[in-house]
This record gives sequence, C-alpha cells and structure tokens, in this order.
Amino acid sequence: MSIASDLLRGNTDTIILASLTERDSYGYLINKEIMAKTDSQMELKDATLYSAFRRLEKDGLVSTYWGDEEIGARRRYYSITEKGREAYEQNKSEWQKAKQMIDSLLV
Amino acid sequence: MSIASDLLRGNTDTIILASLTERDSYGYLINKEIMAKTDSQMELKDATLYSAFRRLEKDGLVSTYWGDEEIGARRRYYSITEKGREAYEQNKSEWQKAKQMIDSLLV
DNA sequence: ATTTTATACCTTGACAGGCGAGGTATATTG
DNA sequence: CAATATACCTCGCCTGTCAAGGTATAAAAT
Repeated sequence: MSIASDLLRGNTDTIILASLTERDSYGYLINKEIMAKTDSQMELKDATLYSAFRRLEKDGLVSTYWGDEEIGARRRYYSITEKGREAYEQNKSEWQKAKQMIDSLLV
Repeated sequence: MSIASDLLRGNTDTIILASLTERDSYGYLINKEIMAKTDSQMELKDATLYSAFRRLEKDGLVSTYWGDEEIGARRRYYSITEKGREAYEQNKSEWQKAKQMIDSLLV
C-alpha cells in the first residue's frame, strides 16, 4: 500500500467499524470498498483485517454470523453492536483530537 | 498520555523533526515543548523519544553533539540534516494524504 | 544536613498491531 | 483445464511504544 501502515495504525478498527455502521458486511467486501474509496491507495492486508476482526469480536464491538450463500464462497458477516457504535463515536472523537494535535505540532 | 499512542505512531519521528527545523534542541526540552503545546495531552515517553533519536541518527536525518553546559546536567543536542529536512517534508505530505484518506472513510 | 524535586540522559525486555507467506475452497472466465 | 476472482484462515516475524529500571547534577524543601 502507498500509505505507511504506521499512519493507519490505531485507525483500522475504526475504519472497519465505520463500514459496519452503514450495513452488515464481510471482510472481503469491506476491503474492496476501502480500496475503491481511496483509489487503491489504502488497503487492509488480509492478515491485518482478520486479526482486527478477532479483536473487535473479543471486545464485543462486533458480532458475526455466516451468510447463507448457496453459490460461491461462504461469507462471514459482521454486525456492529451497540457497544461497537459507542466505541466508534469515541474513536472518531479521539482521532479528531489527535489530528488537531499533530497538525499543531507540524510547522 | 491521553491520546492513544497508536494514533501518534508514525508521527513521532516527524514531530521531533518538526521541532528541530526551528532550532537545535535536546530530548528533554523537545518533550517539554510538546507537552506545553498540547496542554499535556500528548507526551513522548522517555524510551520512545530516545529510541526515535537512535532511529533518526541511524538514518542520517539528525546529527548530534554534546552541549557545553558548565552547570547542570549534560545535554545531548540534535541537529536536523539536509536529508532530515527532505524526510520531514515527505512525511508531512504523507500525513496530509493519510489524514484525508482516513477522514474520507470515517462517516 | 538530608530528602525531594527537577533537570537530563540511558537500556532492557515485554507487548501489540501489521503483514509476508503460506494454506483452503468455490465459481467464473479464457 | 488453467487462471483469476471470490472468500476465508493461521503462523511467525518485525517494529514502535513503553514500563521499569538505572545514572548524574543542581536547586528547593524539610
């Protein structure tokens, strides 16, 4: 990817949650959408994505269920929980703050 | 610190370089200035700061010399190199890009 | 006088997130 | 029938952060 991953770090969970606030979705699609929205300048690597899902699930921010596709590869869907929505709002406001602060330090 | 370190990650080097574009400085002071500018909401931990200096030095982005204080604790000063200035501009523009991209993904 | 606080530097080892490399399985396209 | 796209997953390495520890000097507080 063209954006240094350390700049994304701390935002991957939030980005995934953002996608899930719109509708339930699954890993592959979430990633495709991110690439589409950023002109392929940003991409969550498979391993990164799935380890994020594990984390979000463990923390109760998303719940998961298998899709009932009768054709094609199976899909594991994720749904944002109420706790996830709260975390999302929290993360967003922390991002706003961090952004401002970093900007104020870069001359 | 009140800002999640993962949100700062990838910017610490840039923040240090920013400080050094204004004048040569030393670790302790750089940190104090960051705290002052951010109302103590942001702080570089000792270990983080010094490991950043090692990295910047190794990459030739800063050079270093001992201050000639005759009183008080000795100070190791850092000076940004030409390569450091270039890296700084580069990092800043990457940050601008990353910022925009993340913002575009957070609804 | 002596302890505490502030200044100023440093190292070690643990931890967490990102990701390269590898794997599985199904459906479509050339 | 091979290649590509869809879709999931794990293991183990790498890197940056930081808690915890340390050293040394000077001033302020007890």
